[in-house]
Amino acid sequence: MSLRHALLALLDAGAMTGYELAKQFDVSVAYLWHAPHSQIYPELRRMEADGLIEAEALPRGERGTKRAYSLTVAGAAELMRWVAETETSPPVRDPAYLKATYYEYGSFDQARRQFREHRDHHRAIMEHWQRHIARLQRRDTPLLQKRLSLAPAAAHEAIVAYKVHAYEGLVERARAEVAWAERGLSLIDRLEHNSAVPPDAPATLPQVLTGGTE
Amino acid sequence: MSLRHALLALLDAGAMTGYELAKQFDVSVAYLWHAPHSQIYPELRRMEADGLIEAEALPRGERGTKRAYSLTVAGAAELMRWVAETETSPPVRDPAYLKATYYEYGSFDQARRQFREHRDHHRAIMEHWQRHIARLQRRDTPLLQKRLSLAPAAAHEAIVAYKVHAYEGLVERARAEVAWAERGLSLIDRLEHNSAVPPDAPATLPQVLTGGTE
DNA sequence: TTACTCATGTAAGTAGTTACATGATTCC
DNA sequence: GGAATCATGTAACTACTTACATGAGTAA
Repeated sequence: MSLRHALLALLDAGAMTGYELAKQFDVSVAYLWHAPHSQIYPELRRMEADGLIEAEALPRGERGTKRAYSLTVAGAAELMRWVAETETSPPVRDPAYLKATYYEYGSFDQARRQFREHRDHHRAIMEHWQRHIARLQRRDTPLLQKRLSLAPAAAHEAIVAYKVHAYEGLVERARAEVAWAERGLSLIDRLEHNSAVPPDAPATLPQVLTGGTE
Repeated sequence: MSLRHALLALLDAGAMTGYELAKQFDVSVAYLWHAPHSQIYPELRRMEADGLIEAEALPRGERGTKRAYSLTVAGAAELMRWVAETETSPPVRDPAYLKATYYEYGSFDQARRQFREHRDHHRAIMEHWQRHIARLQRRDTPLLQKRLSLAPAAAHEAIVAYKVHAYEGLVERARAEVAWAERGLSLIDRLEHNSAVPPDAPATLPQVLTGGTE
């Protein structure tokens, strides 16, 4: 249930509406924890019901109201409890690697296309994270500044360092994915070179299709 | 919906019962795609309803029956369609990295404990994968042997190479996780050295807890 | 006879996805 | 007047988790 804790952490930087929280998920937390607004609004209601946050109704325009949420003491305690608790790794479930295990049912060209997309995707998010790290080190994201302004000066180094360390880990991970995809592309070149199979034909077919029945 | 495709791929190696499929998830596919039997049985029923697999009722003991599933032509086609289709990366959702971003709400000791567990976990699964790679290279897992016996000799190299490549990628990934955790441990040593905060006290508290209101 | 493995499920709940829906405000 | 953005939801669905449940066969 990390969505809940991501929201608690965001709210410690200051009261926010559901909309603003959803925005933060798109900019700062994005690529680290994804959540659409359709998941955020009901979760905020549940958290309010559980006493972890409280809402203040603010006017918007002439008629409308918006609800700004802030942490309660119970919410702050829950945040600290979560941070202290050791995280058990979720079970592995990786669609790209699973599929890569069965590329023999596809052609060289198809496998190549997938490795290229994998490489490009991870390159792109790696650059995103690197830019984020640079901003964190310059301490110039709005959220980080708010957080630092509320924390004792003695804690500033740790606050920044933990975030930089996490994003650096993600960059390393993305780098590993890019390298994996590139090794995959070389592998295909090698296999293709040793093979009489044309580049657009599968290496093998599922058993039921080889009987020549129909 | 990769569970479905993992099952299709397993069934191409030969007809299996739900129980045997669940076992395969625990040995060969495990640590690559996790699925409990409570998810497998109903999925098999749905796949049968969709015409991707068909069941043969076999006697077991005096009274009971078991159902051995095998691929239909439609199932084989679906397997090939899935392999050809490019996989879009699932949105990032990593509880360990998310939490690592907020370690300032915990003590040095707590952060250290988490990095140690992270390192130990990934070391363990790395060794598991490495053993699996060795078995694949020796071509001595039952599933691989069955698969090779059904495929043309020209495809054998690719079948083994794709699997080895996928598991090698997972090993590299685990290695990156271990390195990340170890850098995390050094970071904590460094922060602790520069800090007056005792090792069992949080670096900072959520805002609502600092007012002195209790 | 006890324990283990084989074998197959259900049921209740949580988390996340995708799509639909509505209306206000602000800027051009 | 129209488009973008602010703002807040619901509804239906799929995927996955955790726990409960049952019974048969087999080897010590």
